[in-house]
Parts: sequence; structure tokens; C-alpha cells
Amino acid sequence: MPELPEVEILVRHLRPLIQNKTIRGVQVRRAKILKPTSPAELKRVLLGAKFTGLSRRGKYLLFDLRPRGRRVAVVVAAHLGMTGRIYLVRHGSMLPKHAAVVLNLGGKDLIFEDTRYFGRFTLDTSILAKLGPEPLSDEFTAGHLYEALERSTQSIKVKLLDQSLLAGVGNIYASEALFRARISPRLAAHNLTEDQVRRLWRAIRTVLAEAIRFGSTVPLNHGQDQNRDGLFYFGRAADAPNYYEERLRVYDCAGRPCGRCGSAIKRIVQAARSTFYCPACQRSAVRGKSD
DNA sequence: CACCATGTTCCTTG
DNA sequence: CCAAGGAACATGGT
Repeated sequence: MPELPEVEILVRHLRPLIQNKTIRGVQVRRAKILKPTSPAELKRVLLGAKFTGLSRRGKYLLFDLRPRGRRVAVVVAAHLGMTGRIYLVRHGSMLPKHAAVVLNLGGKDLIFEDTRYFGRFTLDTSILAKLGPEPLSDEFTAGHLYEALERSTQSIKVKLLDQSLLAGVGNIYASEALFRARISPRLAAHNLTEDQVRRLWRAIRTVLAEAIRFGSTVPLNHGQDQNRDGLFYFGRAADAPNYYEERLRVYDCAGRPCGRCGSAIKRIVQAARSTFYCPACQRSAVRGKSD
């Protein structure tokens, strides 16, 4: 579920639901998620605190809180990792197997669930300083991208996953953006022409903006458990329509015909992760190499 | 049993 | 010191 568009949709969904709610209970069921914050510290800061805002930076959710009896605001930075979810249930509902953190908000419980426990829910916000620009902001320009790619010999696909280059693109939208820009994922970053960089810059923004627009039409509370709210189905739930996958043009589409030219979409592995692309539409600029 | 999975960090190698 | 590649983290689905 978690790349920039999914996190953005989640933030928009959650914001009005938690605004001004006071935390009456904090339950930490998997301390690893808080690192380097300790469960005791989290409880000390969050008990009695009130949610004052919710925003996003890259793939992070930023919960603004005003602790009880204190002026200074605090921020909880949450990252969903691969399998993280955040949603509200009726207070006292049966907890899912992998609930890592549960906040009692009175009538509702805010659940941070994460099957693989790669996510984060922490008071440590130092990681945010290392993030590159927001891809959809004015700060992120084609010039910025060109300069960042200029001296890198890494393949462009792998480079797009670097959160210090730009924040929020993950494995799915990296493939999607390169397809849209018609650039081979194997091309070394410093070999992109100015025109290609410009196309890629535009493609990144279009792909992310489209995903957000699309995500805003998807109901967040479908799925099996009526009790739940804010579930964002990314995977292939048997009982839920595959909104997301139908819309992706290359990701997880190996063997299927390219929507532009009809060639079979190919899967390759780069930096131990799958990349999907159309070998006909996304030709490498390196002569002699057939993609 | 094998391989795959939306992510990040740490370690090794060059 | 830097860049790049790979393993590790942990659990589940196919």
C-alpha cells in the first residue's frame, strides 16, 4: 500500500477523523516499530495529548500533537513499510494479529497494523532531514533532477528509489514513470539526455498526481470487516475489485501486452527488486544493447 | 519446498 | 570518503 499517493490518500482520509481527538490510552504491542523511541517515552508523551494536524512528507505520515499541559508540539512520524496500515475501529474491537500500536481515542481505537513489522511509529523525526524534495512541489524541477542524475552511474530505475533524490517514489511508480517517459529502466542515470530528464520529470509528476486522483475515488472502508475504517486495499483481496492493478500500465504486468504497442511487458531484476517495462517502447540509448 | 512481495538500513566490496 | 550491490529485517501468499 505505501508509496506517496497511497500515503497521501490515507492522510486525507484520516485527518478529519482524528482532528482534536485526545489520546486516552497507548498500547505498544511491538516495540521494534517505535525505534529509537521507547514504549515508556511514547506513552509519557502521547497520553492525554491531542491530535492537532496530520500531513505527509514522502512516504511518512506526520501526526501533530499537543501534549497535555505543555506548549510544545510533538510530531509522530509514521512509515508504513511494506505492509503497514493505519485505521480506526470501534473502541475495544478485537485486535488484528499484527497490531503494533493501538491508541485509544475514546469511541475509536487508532490501529497501526503491520504484518511484517518493517514500518515505523516514532518520535524520532531526524530521518526527514535526509529526504529529497516533494515530487509534486515547485521545489522539484527538471533542473534539480538533471543535476541529481548527472553524476550517477546507477541505473535510472534504481536511482528513482533513492529517497534523498526525491521523496515518495517506490517500486511501483518508478516503473510506471519510466514507462510513461519511454525510458529504459536500465539506462545509467548520467546517460539520460536533457530531453529524457524533462520527460521523466513530467512523467513522475503525472503518474503520482493521477494515482492520487484515482485513489480519491476508491472507498477506503470496503473489504471484509465492517468494523474497520480506513482500510486501503492495495493487494488482491478476493472480495474487493482490483482498482489499483487495473490502472497500472506495466507494474506486475509481465507477459501482458503493452497498452501502447502490444509487445509483451517484461520483468527484470534490478538491485534485487522487480522492474517492469516495455522492451519496445522503452529502448535503451546504449547502442548494441537490445532491451 | 521454492520464490515472491508496496521499504529501508546496514555491511561489504571496490 | 563515496558508490553500488547484497543481505537482513519478518511474515504471508502462491
